Amino acid sequence: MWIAGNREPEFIWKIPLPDGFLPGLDVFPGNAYPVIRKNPLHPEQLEAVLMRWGLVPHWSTTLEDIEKYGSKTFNARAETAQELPTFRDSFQRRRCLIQIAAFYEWRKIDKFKEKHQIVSSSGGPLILAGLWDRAFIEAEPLDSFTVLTCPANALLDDIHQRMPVILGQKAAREWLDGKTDLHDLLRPCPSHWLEILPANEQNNMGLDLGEG
DNA sequence: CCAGACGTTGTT
DNA sequence: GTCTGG
DNA sequence: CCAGACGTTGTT
DNA sequence: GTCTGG
Repeated sequence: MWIAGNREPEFIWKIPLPDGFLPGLDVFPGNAYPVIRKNPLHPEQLEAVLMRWGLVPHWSTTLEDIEKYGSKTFNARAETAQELPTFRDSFQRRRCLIQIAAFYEWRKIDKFKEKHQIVSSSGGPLILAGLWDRAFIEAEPLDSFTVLTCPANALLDDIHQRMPVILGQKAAREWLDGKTDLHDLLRPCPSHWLEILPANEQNNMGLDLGEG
């Protein structure tokens, strides 16, 4: 999976886009991308902060650690994230949201990759459930995030066995607040929320995302 | 005790 | 940081 | 898309 | 250059 970056003028709940974020670009693991979280010092405030995609666990201390851990943690399985050492603290205390324009999945047919772009059938953005963490790499703080995945819904199952956890606005707020049963939120979204478009070399690089 | 792992997706 | 395996 | 590997022996 | 992994 990779991501077509948000292209709305602001995030849900009128959260402003962070400085330095260029809307509409495709995003790959290792890239910086804004995530929506509670401000760690002022939890009543929501903010959008650029973070590295690929969660670098809090015990990491070196650049080598970033490679070692952060290159393998761009997704976290919703079924296991609460228990795994790499994600469990974040599941408990550092949940976040990732607002995107679309995501891409592909299926291999022989040696061809058939690429698909998945968008919201409403025409708006998609909100993904994520986790973030902070490591101190040579004493410098590094915030990074991962996208939770769940089994594919009926629409996407043809293409791919897994999909990101996609939340409605109410569920998105509940994910941040953590006052409800979080596992109830981490389900495949209804198929009718989504629409599958073909993607190819011409339109899989953000060029069809409303620039013209 | 110490050293090493700590993850996901897709498997033409 | 915490757990597992040797 | 971009970054990194691209290998073997020997066994911390 | 080409393949893999994120």
